[in-house]
Amino acid sequence: MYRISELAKLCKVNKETIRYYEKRQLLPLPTRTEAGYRLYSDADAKRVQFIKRLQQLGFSLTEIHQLLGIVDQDKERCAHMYEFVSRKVGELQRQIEDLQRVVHVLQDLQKRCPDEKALYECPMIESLI
Amino acid sequence: MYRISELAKLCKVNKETIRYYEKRQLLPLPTRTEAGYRLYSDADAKRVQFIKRLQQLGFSLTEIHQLLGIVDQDKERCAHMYEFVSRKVGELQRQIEDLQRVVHVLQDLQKRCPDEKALYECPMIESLI
DNA sequence: ATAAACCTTGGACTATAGTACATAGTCAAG
DNA sequence: CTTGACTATGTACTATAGTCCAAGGTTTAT
Repeated sequence: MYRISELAKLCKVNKETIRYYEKRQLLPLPTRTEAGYRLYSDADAKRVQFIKRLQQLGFSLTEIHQLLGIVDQDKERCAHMYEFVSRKVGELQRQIEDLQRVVHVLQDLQKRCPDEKALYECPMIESLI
Repeated sequence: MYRISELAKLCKVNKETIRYYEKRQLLPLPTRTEAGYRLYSDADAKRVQFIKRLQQLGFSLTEIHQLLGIVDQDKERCAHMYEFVSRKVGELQRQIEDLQRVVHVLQDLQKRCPDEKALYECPMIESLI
């Protein structure tokens, strides 16, 4: 079992972040020592890492809470899962297409960079709006 | 020429947002009437739309300011453009790959949704961390 | 000429996701 | 038995990107 600072170090987050996740119900209420110190397990460490990874991937904490319904085998959250996942997949596919277009525009821009004049003539606005 | 509310309506943003963009130097200082009312042109409208589009695509206002250096033919901002664009292209390519992986994981999840047991067994954590 | 609808500024407030701080209690080492 | 390192709680503060409001000036229509 870990105390809050150990867990924080293990997961490379701030210990306040751990408490914040607890308040946001992303982490279950931890067991406590007699003095009231929080105690965490490897499962908690894995969970925090999962949360951080999902965040990197662009999920909000609210969305992560929804997805954790699966890990927690929570009927309530799982009931709306299909709907949630379908919506998110659609969003992501649109986002991927957008980002691919941006990459092309930026690569064009990058080629023009050595020459100031070419750069000023970059049709960036037209190609993005 | 448009007054602030007209520009806001045209661009589907709040008029406070226009003033906020001015403060952030995303919009040039507008000409004013004798009474001090801001006056905008079609070029300003296009610029606001460009900003909103870049935002949708995941650029921060700071990044948008950098990119607008091209539109403004600003030597200062253009001098660091190649570096900026290269970094951003790299980031976006990594992000696209990540998002593609997330789509696959979510599509697997989506297939499992009709069956509660299958859902609970979804190896989401393992496939994302 | 006066009300409605507009504009100005500055400052306060919102959400998200933390981060910091003050105050107080706990615990191990010297 | 006290100092240092830890923990607890609650509140305030940070950044980003706005959004709203109050107090006052301007323009437009009746």
